Amino acid sequence: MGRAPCCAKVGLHRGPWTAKEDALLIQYIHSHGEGNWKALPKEAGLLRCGKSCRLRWLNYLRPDIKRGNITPEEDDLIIRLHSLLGNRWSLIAGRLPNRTDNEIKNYWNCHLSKKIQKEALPNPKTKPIESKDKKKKKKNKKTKKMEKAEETTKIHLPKPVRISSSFKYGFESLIEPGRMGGECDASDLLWSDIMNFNGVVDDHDLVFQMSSIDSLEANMLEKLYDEYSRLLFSEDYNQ
DNA sequence: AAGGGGGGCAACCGCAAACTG
DNA sequence: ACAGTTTGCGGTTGCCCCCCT
Repeated sequence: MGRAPCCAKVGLHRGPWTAKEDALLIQYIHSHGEGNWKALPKEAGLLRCGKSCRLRWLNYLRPDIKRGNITPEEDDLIIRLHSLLGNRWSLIAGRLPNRTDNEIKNYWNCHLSKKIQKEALPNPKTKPIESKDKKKKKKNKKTKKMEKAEETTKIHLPKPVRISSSFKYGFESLIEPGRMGGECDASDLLWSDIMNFNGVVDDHDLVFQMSSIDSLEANMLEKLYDEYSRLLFSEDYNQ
């Protein structure tokens, strides 16, 4: 026996969303706001589970989402952030305004991981994910020798950790309250504070991993983020 | 023209953190 | 403090479409 499903699936719609379902979800969220995903489907008249509604809203229906056309600057930033953070898609997405973690994850798996492999950059933190379907398709082409070579080079990642919403929406949450407000702008704190933070953490904690990054790389990334922000919000870029 | 293979991406799954009573 | 519930996340699946042979 497996674990019980997150919601009663009997009678619930699955698969692609219809325009009507989208309209119902948008209408409900416009009048009631986000949240309470568990109760939302029932109240909105949707035959979907709450998780499905949340995902649809966050990854597709939200009005401020930027979709497709990932710029070379974003591309570069994703690669650099990934080399530093690994598969923390929500964290990476948090540094790319209006992009969703799902889009970045898909973009990485489809484009960037291959690009990186092609360029033979050292130390990619993960190998690209392949579906069973695709694995099946490709398996026939592989020789046993190749499979053995892959096995020996398998990379094991530390288990991803959950980042709380306060952390996700601003690293300033890690900083003592006195530093916020009048004398110090939150935007000044971002990368430098992340890199200097030394919280009480365990082996698998993201912050621990961040604090272990050497200062050279930290400075590089801080500069990178700074440059990217300037570029993104400059008039030229927005034209 | 047909069909097999691969790319792209929306959506689902299961785990675990965060929240609540 | 603890158990149950909700939410957020990364991994994975599978469908659709296009391209190549």
